[in-house]
Amino acid sequence: MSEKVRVRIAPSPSGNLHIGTARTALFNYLFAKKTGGEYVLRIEDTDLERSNEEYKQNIFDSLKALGLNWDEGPDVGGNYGPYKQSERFDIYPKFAQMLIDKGYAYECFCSNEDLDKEHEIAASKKIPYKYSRKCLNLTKEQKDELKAKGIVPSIRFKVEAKELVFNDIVKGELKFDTNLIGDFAIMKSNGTPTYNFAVVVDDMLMKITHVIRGEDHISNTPKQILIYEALGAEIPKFAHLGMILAPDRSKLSKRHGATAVSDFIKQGYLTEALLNFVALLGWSPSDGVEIKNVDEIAADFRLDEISSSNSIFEYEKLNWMNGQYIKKMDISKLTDLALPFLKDYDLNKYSREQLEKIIEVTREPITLLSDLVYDTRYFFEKPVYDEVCELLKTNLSKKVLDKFLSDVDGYDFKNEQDVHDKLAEFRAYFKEKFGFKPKETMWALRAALTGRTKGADMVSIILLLEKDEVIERLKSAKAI
RNA sequence: GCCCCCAUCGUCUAGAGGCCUAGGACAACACCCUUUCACGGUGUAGACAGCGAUUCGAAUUCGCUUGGGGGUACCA
Repeated sequence: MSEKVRVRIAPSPSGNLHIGTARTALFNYLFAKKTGGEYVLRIEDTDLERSNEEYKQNIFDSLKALGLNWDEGPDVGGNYGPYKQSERFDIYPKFAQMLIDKGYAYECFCSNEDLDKEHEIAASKKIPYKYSRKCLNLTKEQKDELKAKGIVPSIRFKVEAKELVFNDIVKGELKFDTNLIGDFAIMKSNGTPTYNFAVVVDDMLMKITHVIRGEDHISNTPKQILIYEALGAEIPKFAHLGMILAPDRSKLSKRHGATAVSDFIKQGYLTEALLNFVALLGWSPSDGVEIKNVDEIAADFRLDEISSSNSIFEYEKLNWMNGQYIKKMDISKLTDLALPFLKDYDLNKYSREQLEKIIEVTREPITLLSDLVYDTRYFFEKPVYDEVCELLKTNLSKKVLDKFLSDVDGYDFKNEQDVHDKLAEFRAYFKEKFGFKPKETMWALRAALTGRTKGADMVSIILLLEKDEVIERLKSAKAI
């Protein structure tokens, strides 16, 4: 048990990186970090039909964006490659043949139609389906005859009846009656391995010590253990994680909105927040502090403390957390992330420094980077007065705008403190003379300058807009 | 149908027989702060699925029921 921990994340490139897969990757990563182990990425593309290059790239990009970088994998290499199953197709038949030679597996010549029929019969009799073993005792002559006819066999694992028990790190002791499992295929007739076989061969060859994955794989585990035993390989430790469910408690799928990490990023979620949030689904910090970066989580992480139940993916807390990260993030880094969302605006109107300032003063109330599109609009475009029309028509507003217009020459637009103080005097003046509440005075000004009743603080807006623009907007507002 | 997993506030969770009149976070509500919205602060409301058993004592152990999830492929 002193051997080095080796874990893997093994996605199938038949879709973009799912948020659930990202969580599984995270837990593998955290466990590797915590134990000083190695974390490998293996692409499971044995199903050529469903796999494609675009999805593979999305998986790479998403994992990298999350910062879950792998020690070994298809692109970085390693001592146990190749790390794409489609490049390992010459490996599996050898082990399958070995299993046949040792009597653990046999060739099966049944056609899909034969198999479908067996399923139908079982269904009509209402008994659980199990392969009939029709091909188990074929003689050499019979097999040769079938092969001469051009029928290429698949290879099935011969399942012996016994009670199989293993200890799952998160679920505890799990028991199975292998008598309920039929002889399952390990090699398809097209020469490629089935999932259960490829996983075991690869995990064995790649010296994986801990298999951390979703609990949808629990029922595969006894089959895989049987293969390990037949291969004479050491059986890794297993840890099965609860699933992430949608709010309606069904499997999280496209109809619930975003499911891929790349979708969340497009919506304006920060990868740090995503990772932090997803870590809290099943794991909880020992000190109760929930906002933590990956390194802090890794230091505190324990696989055997993971909750064994499913959890529901609700947006409220993710949104809150995303907002927290946005508020705390380094402003330059945040600006880099925010600018792509604002690409439809004329960003050249402002210097980089001013752009950072715009982000800085509008970041406070937002939960998503995409919220910035609306919240910063008045910095880039003339205000639209539809919403504040009534407000601007009031007597109060007229007075406020008139006075500000006549005062504005006295404002020092290069001096934040000066604008701040003058604005305070401005409010005081209206309060004393007309009894306007400070916030009413500011509403009028805000409405005129931005077309809104809420937004960034007025000092920053005035400074950023600069004198000419302020005067122009005041005049158009007065004309309403 | 059969096999397996799971079950604490609406949600994420703390809790490993007495520390629990069940703690925290998000969301909700109220108040405070304030140049708006917010942020922040302070409070309020809110849960051990049900039934049995073990025990002096159970959210914590066991059984059953119910509910939810997963699997049942030459898909991964």
